[in-house]
Amino acid sequence: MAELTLEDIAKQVGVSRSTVSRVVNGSPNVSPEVRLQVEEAIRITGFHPNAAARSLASQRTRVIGLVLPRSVSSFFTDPFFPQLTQGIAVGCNANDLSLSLFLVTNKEDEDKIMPRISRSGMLDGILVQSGRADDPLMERLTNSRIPCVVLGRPFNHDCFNYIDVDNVKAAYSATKHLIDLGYTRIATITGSHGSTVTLDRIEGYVNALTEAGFVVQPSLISKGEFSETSGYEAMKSLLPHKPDAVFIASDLMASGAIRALQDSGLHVPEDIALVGFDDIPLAALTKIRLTTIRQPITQIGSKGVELLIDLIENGSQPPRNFILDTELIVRDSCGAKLRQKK
Amino acid sequence: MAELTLEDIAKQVGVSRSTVSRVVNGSPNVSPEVRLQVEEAIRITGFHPNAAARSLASQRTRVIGLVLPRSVSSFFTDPFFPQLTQGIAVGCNANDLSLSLFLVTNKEDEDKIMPRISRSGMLDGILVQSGRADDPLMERLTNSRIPCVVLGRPFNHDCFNYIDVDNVKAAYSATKHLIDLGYTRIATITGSHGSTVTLDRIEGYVNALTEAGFVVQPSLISKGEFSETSGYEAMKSLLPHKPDAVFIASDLMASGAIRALQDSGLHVPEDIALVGFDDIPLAALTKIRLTTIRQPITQIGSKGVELLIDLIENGSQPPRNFILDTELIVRDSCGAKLRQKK
DNA sequence: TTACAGATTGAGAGCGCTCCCAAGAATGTC
DNA sequence: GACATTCTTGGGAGCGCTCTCAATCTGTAA
Repeated sequence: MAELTLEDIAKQVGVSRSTVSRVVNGSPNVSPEVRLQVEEAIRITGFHPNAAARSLASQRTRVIGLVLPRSVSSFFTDPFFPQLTQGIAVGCNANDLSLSLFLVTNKEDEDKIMPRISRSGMLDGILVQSGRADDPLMERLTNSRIPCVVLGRPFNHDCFNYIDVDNVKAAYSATKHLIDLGYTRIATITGSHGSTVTLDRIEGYVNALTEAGFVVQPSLISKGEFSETSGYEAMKSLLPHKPDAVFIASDLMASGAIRALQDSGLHVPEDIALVGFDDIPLAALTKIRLTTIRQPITQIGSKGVELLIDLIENGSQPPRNFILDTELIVRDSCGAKLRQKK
Repeated sequence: MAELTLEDIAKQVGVSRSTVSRVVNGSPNVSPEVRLQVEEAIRITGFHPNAAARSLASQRTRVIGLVLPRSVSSFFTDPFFPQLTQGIAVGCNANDLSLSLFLVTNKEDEDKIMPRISRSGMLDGILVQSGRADDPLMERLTNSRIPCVVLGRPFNHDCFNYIDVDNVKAAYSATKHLIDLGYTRIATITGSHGSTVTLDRIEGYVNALTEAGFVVQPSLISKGEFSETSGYEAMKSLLPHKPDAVFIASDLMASGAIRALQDSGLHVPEDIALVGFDDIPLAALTKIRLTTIRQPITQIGSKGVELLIDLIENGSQPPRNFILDTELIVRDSCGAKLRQKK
């Protein structure tokens, strides 16, 4: 069968195309009887308006894009992204939006995908995961006039609408927690170089140490890149400097760090205490349950969708941002329980 | 500035809309000089054809959907799905397709999403992750005429185009491996009830045992549901029956099982040997490196895209399927190395 | 010179919808 | 009863593209 059109339904009921369109779009200006008849016809035939025609006429597609830049390489290793995606999907479903996924894996992808994203009226708006500060994608995206919400604080943050958590504060409270427990050689394993997330978390770490009167030692700052393996390596490189506690910028890296410590015959938290970041499901399941900073990952996604919808409907001046709360989840890896007993 | 149209470019170069359209679509019937001029104008203006108008006129959207049914609840816990998604995304990028993601989280979602998927001409085709056998979504999808490729063998497999691995053979080889190593009380932890994946893997397990002359003991078959926690529980419930080896239907469940064994003071592989399934990155990183069946996850995705494109272009009769190869990756958890030494 | 094939181009008719405008029906007001 | 007001409805003009068909323009052979 050929696809049904508004016109077909109209003919069937004996009204005009316009009236059927009104019913479909929930316009109030239709008499109750006619509305009922039309609705019945739509139900029986299973008619559904053609999306392309709708978009063309209304200049709205009801599709938003989620862009994960090249610099976000850990989409399929770090549970953070699937969870974020899930949050976004839920937000889309709730608002009758479709979600287009743009996973940029290399330069060619970027060149191919960009025009599809920015022009061409195929998307009403986009959500971008903020990656590295110097990611050229961000600039290309700003240049295109499409409404855009950044997930995570972008570098030039006053030009963008974004959703983020207060990474400085979160990292501060993680580090402060370790200080309060009496550790004195507190190291950190950072996220990948050049992202605001990483910068902010380092800042929070430094703030807490400074405030407590500690000297920040570069040898106790080890660079990871959000992967399990990088956590392993970073921990290994930290060991010669004898830290007694480590704040680690992601739970995935923390699990790598734990592995490194096990390989070296060290115990958590007796020999070295750890605090992670994210509170991924794994964090509560490792043998040594991870003390960590819980991010409202799903909420970041749904809040992002919400803001984007508002932008699409009401314009985006001036740029807005929402900073969501984090929470310190105390489990075993920080040694809090151990120390209490003493 | 208002969005540019074909007509604008045409006017600028002094040709007709049709000619510009020909250039944009790479039609051969354009004189080289004109083509060059038009291309130049397009380049300078940054013109990009409107997707909605294109879809409307051509009845093609160059968008495919990825549907993850409600019964696939582990999208954001099991790395399998992100990796699959990645494979699909790469396939899409390579073929200039956009990917729409439909994460069905509950019944209302399904009702809202279905019409958007099946009619409305917003998708050229869909990829569906096969979930439970009785998933009503599958039927609804078949009824809609949209080209469709199932990832994983669907229940009524002769009605569908699908991509799968030979789960029976893979599970057979995993179990056989344990048998060959001399284990005699080989248990299994299955995937979630009612999926073909689970059924097939059980079948392979049973086949191997039967072939070796073992009696299949129901008490040695424990039901999981692909989550870490379910692996933990399943392993715990298996312990009273004293298995000496376990074939586990996913690596994620295997990591739960390892945790259960650690909690019980048992050692892998000395006390109990394990073989997992999937070969997720984690498998090589656990303290006891996991012997497992490697699935070509990314390839399943890209092959799915390939088949779907073919279906869209050339119709889908008769249904086709591709069965990809798996590979047994021998690491430490099966005790092979231990046994060699003896 | 005429004819004809082949290449190149343009015009026109949609694709199925939205949205504006005006016509007509129904209701209210004095 | 005449007029204004509101509600309901239909028609038409696009949205920006594709695709068919016919027109024009070459070049070549008769």
